[in-house]
Amino acid sequence: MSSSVSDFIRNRIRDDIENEIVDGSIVTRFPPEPNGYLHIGHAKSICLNFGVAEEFGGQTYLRFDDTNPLKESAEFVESIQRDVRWLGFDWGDRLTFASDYFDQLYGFAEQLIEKGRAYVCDLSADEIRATRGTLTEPGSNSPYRDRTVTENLNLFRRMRAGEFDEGSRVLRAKIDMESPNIHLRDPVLYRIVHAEHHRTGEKWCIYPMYDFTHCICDALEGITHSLCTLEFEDNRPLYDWVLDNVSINFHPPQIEFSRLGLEFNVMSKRILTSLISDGHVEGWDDPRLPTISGLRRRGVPPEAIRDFCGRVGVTKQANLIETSLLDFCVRSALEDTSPRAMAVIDPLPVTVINFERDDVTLEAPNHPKVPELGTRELTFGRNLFIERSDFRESASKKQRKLTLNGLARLRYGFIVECVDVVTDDQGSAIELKVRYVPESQSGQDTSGLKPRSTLHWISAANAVPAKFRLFEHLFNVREPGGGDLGDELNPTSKIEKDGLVERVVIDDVWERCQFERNGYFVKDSDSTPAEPVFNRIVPLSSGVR
RNA sequence: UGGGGUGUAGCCAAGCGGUAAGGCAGUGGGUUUUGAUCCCACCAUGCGCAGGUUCGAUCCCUGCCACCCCAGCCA
Repeated sequence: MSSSVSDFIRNRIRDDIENEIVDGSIVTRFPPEPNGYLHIGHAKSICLNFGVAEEFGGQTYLRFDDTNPLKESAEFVESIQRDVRWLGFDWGDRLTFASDYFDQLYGFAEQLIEKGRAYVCDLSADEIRATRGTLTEPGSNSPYRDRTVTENLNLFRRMRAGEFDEGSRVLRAKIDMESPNIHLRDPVLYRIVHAEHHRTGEKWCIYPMYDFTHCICDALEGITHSLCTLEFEDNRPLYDWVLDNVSINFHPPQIEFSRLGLEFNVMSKRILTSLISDGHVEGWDDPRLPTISGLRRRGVPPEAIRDFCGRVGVTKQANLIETSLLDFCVRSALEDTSPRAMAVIDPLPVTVINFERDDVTLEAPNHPKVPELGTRELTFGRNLFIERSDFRESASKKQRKLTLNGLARLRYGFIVECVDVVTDDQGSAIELKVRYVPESQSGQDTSGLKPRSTLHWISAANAVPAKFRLFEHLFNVREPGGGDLGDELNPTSKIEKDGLVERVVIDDVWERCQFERNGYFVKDSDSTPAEPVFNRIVPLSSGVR
């Protein structure tokens, strides 16, 4: 039952089980607000909550924290469920909504009023702010703080009945306006919002605040470990206060961990939303975004994200993870599972002058180490293409290029010698004339030649035109969001190139594959059989070509 | 400045009184018809700084310093 992973939260849970603080069956929850799409930061929390429950034989709720009808929608509820499922987690029948508990929550609020622990306050939002004090100065009591229980109950019921305008009154906890913890300075518990809620419709016009709702929902669901991010540390005394002052005989501990930082990326919902609305990216699923839907469209497999979340660990330290770690996880998830093929991006025509036919078939393995992935046929012929960047009229020995009068192996094909280069007016190569070495066929090479470079290539007869989208970091600063977004964006974050790909890649159902020497690719959702479009998921390591 | 947190290598992260795990990145080498993969080796006399306690401190004590979070009727 114990896991190989260890962090302060898992250690705490292990202790709680051993000391019978929980009875051996733990319960966690992933509680997103349905006001946007999930990103890789949420994945960290999902992997933690679901992972910990799996490891210790417990269960996890997917609970939507839908207490603010102004920002939330069914669209987000849908997308979040799809993303959690895609990541590989199952909440079974434990799908809940904070709005499921609105009646009970209301009851607990009346309880607080009856105990003299909450009051209806007529101050405006501005007045509340003004009397809250500052970081260094205490706040002052609301003139409505000492209303009688009867008056409070009456006013609160009328708030619920819709008798008052938005902003005219709120329900506040009566705690301590001089507390050094600002969250304890008579926090608002309920506010009036005359808006339709995506699940409860027009039933309510008062909505509970996060601090009142979250702890009660946790308690009602029997959450044994309420895990959240660091910025809620100051809210914990309020979490505890509410549960201590309401009649619930279950009190989950809130445990905080640091949120994920990923260099060259933003997780802020506000910034993500503006990137989309300002047209800097094409939507929530833009492959450059760290959203789950963006990563999915990019071609990143869910196992890679889970692996990544496991490797970054869980602590209370602020962190900014290097993208090389994510890239590593993506490659290692893809390495053994992805069939290989050849794609020539930015093709340079090559004519094999000592070869007349156009239809010779060669066989190539789909993976150098995994024979179960099968083989495929390559066509060799007089008319071929290699990648423009693989040719240089002259190059040093270190550069693995085909040079004029030089040799190169065409992978799984023949060795060729470049005998002539046709150039345009500017002097750049537009065609290569090569001579192939007949006895150098891959697998039965008796030529004795050892060219230092092996090139990927494609024959005209086997080539299908395709578009290739190559991505770089969306931002050119490690920690964006500090200044003007426009200045921080990388202008070349998305580059689309034309090229050629083996027909088998179009015909077959290979979901993702490695284009040898180019990286791992996936068909984009824009792709059609007539106009194939590939996203580069990640380049191969070392990269410099 | 009040309160709450955090400081171990370039980035993460174990260790919590007995002499610094691991991963990523990097470097060197081996294998290789992908400059890929794989394999091997190297990579902190040092744990924010300064004192103190102790036979012994990254771990305990004191004092500093740095960084993050909090003043929504958002979550």
